[in-house]
Parts: sequence; C-alpha cells; structure tokens
Amino acid sequence: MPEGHSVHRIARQFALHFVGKAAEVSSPQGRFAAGAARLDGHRMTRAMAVGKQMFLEFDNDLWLHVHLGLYGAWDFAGDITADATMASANGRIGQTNQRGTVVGEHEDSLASIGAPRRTRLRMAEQEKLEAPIDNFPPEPIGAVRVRLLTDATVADLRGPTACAVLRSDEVQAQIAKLGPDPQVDSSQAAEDRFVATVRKKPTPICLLLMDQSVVAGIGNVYRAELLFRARLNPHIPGKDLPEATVRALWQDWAKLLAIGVQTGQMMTMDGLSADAYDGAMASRSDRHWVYHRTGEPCRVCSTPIVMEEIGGRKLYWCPKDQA
DNA sequence: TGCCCATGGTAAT
DNA sequence: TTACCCTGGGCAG
Repeated sequence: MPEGHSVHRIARQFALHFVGKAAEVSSPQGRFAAGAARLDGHRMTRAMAVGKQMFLEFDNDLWLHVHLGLYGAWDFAGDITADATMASANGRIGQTNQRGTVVGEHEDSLASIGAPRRTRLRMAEQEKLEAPIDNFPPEPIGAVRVRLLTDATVADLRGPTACAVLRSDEVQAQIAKLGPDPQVDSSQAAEDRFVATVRKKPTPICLLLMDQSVVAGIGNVYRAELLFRARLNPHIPGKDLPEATVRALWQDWAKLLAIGVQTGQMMTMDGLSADAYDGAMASRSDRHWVYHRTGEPCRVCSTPIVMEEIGGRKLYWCPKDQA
C-alpha cells in the first residue's frame, strides 16, 4: 500500500491537473453516488496530503477525503504528468511498462496537439504507466468508487478504505488526529512535537513509528528501514530513547520521504550510486536493508534478518546491528 | 486457476 | 487479538 510519499505524489497530480477546474464527479460503481452528487460540477480549489490521507477541496466548501488503505489506487488518464518532476528523470517508471508507452519528453510534445493526452497512469504503492487510451474519457475499468473528470483529465478511484465528503471543520478534525508530516510542516516545532511525543511513551519505538497520531505517513517498509538505518532495537520504549536519537529519526524520515516524493520510489539505501541502485532494483528483495528479507544475510554483518509479528504487522530487523 | 499475501485502518470481540 | 474491507500480483499446482 502507498506510504506517505505516494499520497503526496497523488495530491500533486491533482494540484497540477484538477485544481482550478470544474470537475464532473460521479460514482460509476454506485457506492458513492450520494457523495459524488454533492461535489459534481464544482471547481476544485485545493489538493493536499497529510500522511496517508488526501483532501481535495471544492468551491462549495466541501472536501473529498480519501484514504487508499491496503488496496486503493488512483488511475489517471489524459492530461497527466509522469515526467522528471513527478517521476524519476531517467524513465524508471517507463521501464516497468512492456507495451511501448510514451514517456517523458515525447509525452510533453503531444500536449501541443490540444486534445487530452493519451497517457494512462496508475498510482498506488507503485506507479505504473499503462497502455495509452484510445478515446477520452475512457470507460471505467472495474469497480470505480469515484470518477473525477475535467475537460482533459480523468481520475478513477478504486478500492479505498475511506472515501467521504467532509466539511472543512471535519477535515480539521481529521488532520488534528494526525501527528506531524515533514512534507506538510518542516518546522522545528514539528520535529519538537514528534520528539516530545515519542519520549513520553512506554510503547516500543517500532509501534510508535507506525502510529499515525505520533508521526504521519510512515508505513511498514519505511518503519523497518528507518530503524535499521538508525541501528536501533525496535523494542526500546520511546521514553528510554535519547533525545538526539529521536531527533535523528525524524530527520531521517524527512529525508527519505522527500526522496520518495521526488522519485516515486521508496529509496532507503541511499549511498548507492544511481547505477548500483538500478541494479539493486532489479529484484524486490534487493531494494531494502531489512524489509522483506527474512533469513537473508544482513547487508552489513551477514546475520540472518529476523521477522516478528507485532501489533498485527510484520517487523523485519537485524538482531546484531540493532541489538 | 485458485490460493495466499500485501507498503492500512477500523470495528467488533 | 481477530475479522473485515476489497484489489492485484506472485506463485503453486
């Protein structure tokens, strides 16, 4: 599922191509018909992400709140951005497509035609360019909870955990429940808030990092990788951690998140050259320090990586380096 | 083809 | 703790 970085990228897609335009809002699947009707025809005025939650504001002071959960995804088609600013400049995303999709500069040159571009992009835990559309707008595929349509771009939402129309006070209440997100607030105060919260709690740090009210946007992959990068034992209670350690965790999260938002990839092994990273990307099990590497040798000390279930989720760590 | 699993989160037990 | 939501990819058969 998308961790925080993907949701920020999706919000950016809306900011680029929907904000300022009137949207036809519908629920092809039917389950969100009443909600869609409240937004239909209104102009989108803002798109924002906080942690894994996304909020789209409309000119009638209502918001669409979406949380993708485990399976959710947005499928964009038409005028969208899948280039150097949204994705990696060297076309890694394009490489995942085996069907000759147009990417990058070629795509931009098509924009001058005036008609919506034919590009189709799936944004979920990974981003994947699909086969170009033949006509615009394309038929909805599968159970589409919400379709947002402008003159040039369509966005289809499938399989979300949360999809609701909220008033702005309700949006505020949702956001108030969330911990700080370094992409939203990079201030010292945000860091201080995280540090203070963590250092007050007897809860193991591995659970605190997954608690969206402590820090927003971290999921199971980033959690495991952050703890390894800090060489931190996952079971240490938050209140037993030195202040400097907790500050370093926040700063590393801010760094990894920024890289993720920029590249669309969960790059947790920075320090590798771009070429070496591409090589490592060839196999999913080679992408991370510890995530999903049960039994495989630690990249630093060769000790087998262990997996344990805690809080209903799988935690991966090196028992020697994170002793 | 069908089963299992997954980068979440909530509600019921 | 467990069930459930609800989708898609990987892989065993």
